Amino acid sequence: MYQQRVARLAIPTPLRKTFDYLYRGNPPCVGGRVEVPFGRQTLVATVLELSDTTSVNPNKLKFIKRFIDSEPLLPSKLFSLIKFAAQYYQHPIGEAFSTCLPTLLNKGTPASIEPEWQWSLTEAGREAIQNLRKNAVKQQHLFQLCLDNGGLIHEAQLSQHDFTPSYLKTFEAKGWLHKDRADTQSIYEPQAEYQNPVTLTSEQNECLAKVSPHFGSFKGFLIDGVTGSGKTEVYMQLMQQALERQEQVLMLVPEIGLTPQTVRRIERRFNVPIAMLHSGLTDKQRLNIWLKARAGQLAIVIGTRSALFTPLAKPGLIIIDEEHDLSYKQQEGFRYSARDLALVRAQYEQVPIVLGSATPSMESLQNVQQEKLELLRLTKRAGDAKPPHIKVLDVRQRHLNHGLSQPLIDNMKAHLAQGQQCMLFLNRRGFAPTLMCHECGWIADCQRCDRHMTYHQRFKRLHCHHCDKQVFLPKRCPECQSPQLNPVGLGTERLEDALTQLFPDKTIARIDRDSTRRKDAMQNFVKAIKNDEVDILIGTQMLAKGHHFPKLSLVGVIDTDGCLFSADFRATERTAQLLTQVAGRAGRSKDIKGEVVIQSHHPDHPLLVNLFTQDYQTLSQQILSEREEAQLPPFAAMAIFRAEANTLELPMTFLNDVKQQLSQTGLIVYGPFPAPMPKRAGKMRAQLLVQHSERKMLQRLLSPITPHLEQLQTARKVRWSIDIDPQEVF
DNA sequence: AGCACGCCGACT
DNA sequence: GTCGGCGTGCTC
Repeated sequence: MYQQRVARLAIPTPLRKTFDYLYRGNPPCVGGRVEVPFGRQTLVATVLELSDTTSVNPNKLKFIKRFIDSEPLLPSKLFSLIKFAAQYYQHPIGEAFSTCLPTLLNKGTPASIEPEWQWSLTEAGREAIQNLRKNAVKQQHLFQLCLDNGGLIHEAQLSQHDFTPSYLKTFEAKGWLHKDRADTQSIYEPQAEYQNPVTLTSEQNECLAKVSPHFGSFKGFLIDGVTGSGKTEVYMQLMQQALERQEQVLMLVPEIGLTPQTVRRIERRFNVPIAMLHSGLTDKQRLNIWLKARAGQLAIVIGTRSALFTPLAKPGLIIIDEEHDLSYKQQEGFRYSARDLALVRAQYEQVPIVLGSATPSMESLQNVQQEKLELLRLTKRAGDAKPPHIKVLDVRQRHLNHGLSQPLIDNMKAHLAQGQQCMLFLNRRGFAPTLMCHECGWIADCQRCDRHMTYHQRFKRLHCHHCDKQVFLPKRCPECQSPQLNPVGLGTERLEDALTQLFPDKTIARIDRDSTRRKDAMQNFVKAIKNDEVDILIGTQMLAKGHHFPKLSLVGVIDTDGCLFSADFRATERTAQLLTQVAGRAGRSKDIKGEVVIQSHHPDHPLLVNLFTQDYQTLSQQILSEREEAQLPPFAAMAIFRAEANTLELPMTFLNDVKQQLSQTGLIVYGPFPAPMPKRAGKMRAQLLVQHSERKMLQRLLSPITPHLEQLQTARKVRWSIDIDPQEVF
């Protein structure tokens, strides 16, 4: 130990430790950023603490180059949350900070709000562009863009269309364009329709009565509300209360693109500054939202997983919608669960937190059992809508027309004849899951993964859904040169073709990741469905949640059998959630009785039987007690060490070394095993499973070990990571 | 992760 | 003779 005044820093590097630096004169601000020399590069780091002692020989210490912030970047509770998260998830602290901060702050940009600009067409401009020269293509493009955009162009749009602000100067000078600040319009949406007063159901009122007394202190709630029971209305009422207390609301949603309706409703309801953090924002917009939220200039912030780390000057309420959703867990790098950390944040901030779902996760239900969350139920559909009638259709020995049984087709005809819409759920995009040679049995496999390639007829390609590799369709079998290559199995494209044949006079919309790739495509589909321009919808799980289509009265699940037999212990929970969510799409209006038909070759499978003779609630209690009996999460804490390299041997030896390190700890260790799909994107993968009956102990026993692992010789030859509370275990 | 150093092979 | 391949080692 050396006596030396140092600043202890979090440096964005995968090393699981902090770094001490010297400074001249006044110390840097704790929680602020500094610029430091690190190896041969210069990096932006965060000051974690100041210290009078260091374990590093002072002649090895370097000086901080520059102080960036003169005050802490993060409110202290958020600062603590990130430190806690780095520890809990055993992730390098520097990387944890850099994943929690907006990109520009990691680059050292000052933490001050920069105006964003927009250019609007003037009267003179509108006249002038009538007479643009025909060969002035770039100008025509620019002004067309303005016109399409309601007469203005935002700074953020310039670069994506290859314009620069200096290019626009010419037209400013001519008086065609007028430049002014854009942020007021882009973030502060004016109130469009105020829907109050709303009549609430008695259940909704009870919910409010339970939560309201807890404003200003920590308390966790789980709203278990069936589809259509009005969870969003409860959220909005609670938001209203937080806003009346002059406090900010943070709301997390699974994927903004998939829940635009919820978000739009909230925007319309409140006449306050709202920000939505979505993937389409520029770095600058993101930073501005972050800074405004920190300054208390935003009342409501809505976003996906990473929005959890938005600083708030005066937080009042946290809402996690669809809390069971997988996307709250980051699946690479800093593998945090935004839902779990949100509970910690609410505790730190002393605010109430509301988790909501129609199909709550086992983790949250166990928290209810342990009284860490209070359960609130919404069992009745709002507006008198009846729950759909669900039946499992035995398709064994039935002729299937491209996956469709005759009873399902007849059922569709009946609903369509009444002017209703049908939805077919098939969780497999593309035309067919694979392509096979009719003569020699060759199958189109991915070279880099242990999987078949999916045949996409529309793109005339084979596509690996695991590593994204795409190849043109072979004309002949590479093994025997036969031209007879046949698609095998059923995907959404093929289903669409089959339905076009079966229902030639009906409009069909296929909604999957391929058909919604273009910007606004999803929104256009939703609009068309609501305007009754679509009769039959084909969808993957994208269509499972959130959407409310009043004229949709029949949901057909084409093929569940794949979901019923998976090795992952969470498969039952996942399938139950997915089927319940899908079923919830049917019959959300009061006049039409919804119907759900599930085709299965295993109609006696206990999951199907239980799910539809009882309901999700009963089934989830069964799953929970099975987990308890088997001592599986959430009744045990789990961690997975994953490693990958070019050969399977390297990850296996590394994980064996890890196992050795863990041997005296009392942790239960399984493996190492090759991953369930060992080869992916050309890498061979293996994993080691670690378990303990108590979360706290798992963390306590693991954290002294992990910093040593990166010193291991074998660690240097693999890419490895720790996944605490893994969601996909297999 | 970067980044540099270092020691072998195929180019002008 | 040099450009560059990626194995190895280090970062206060």
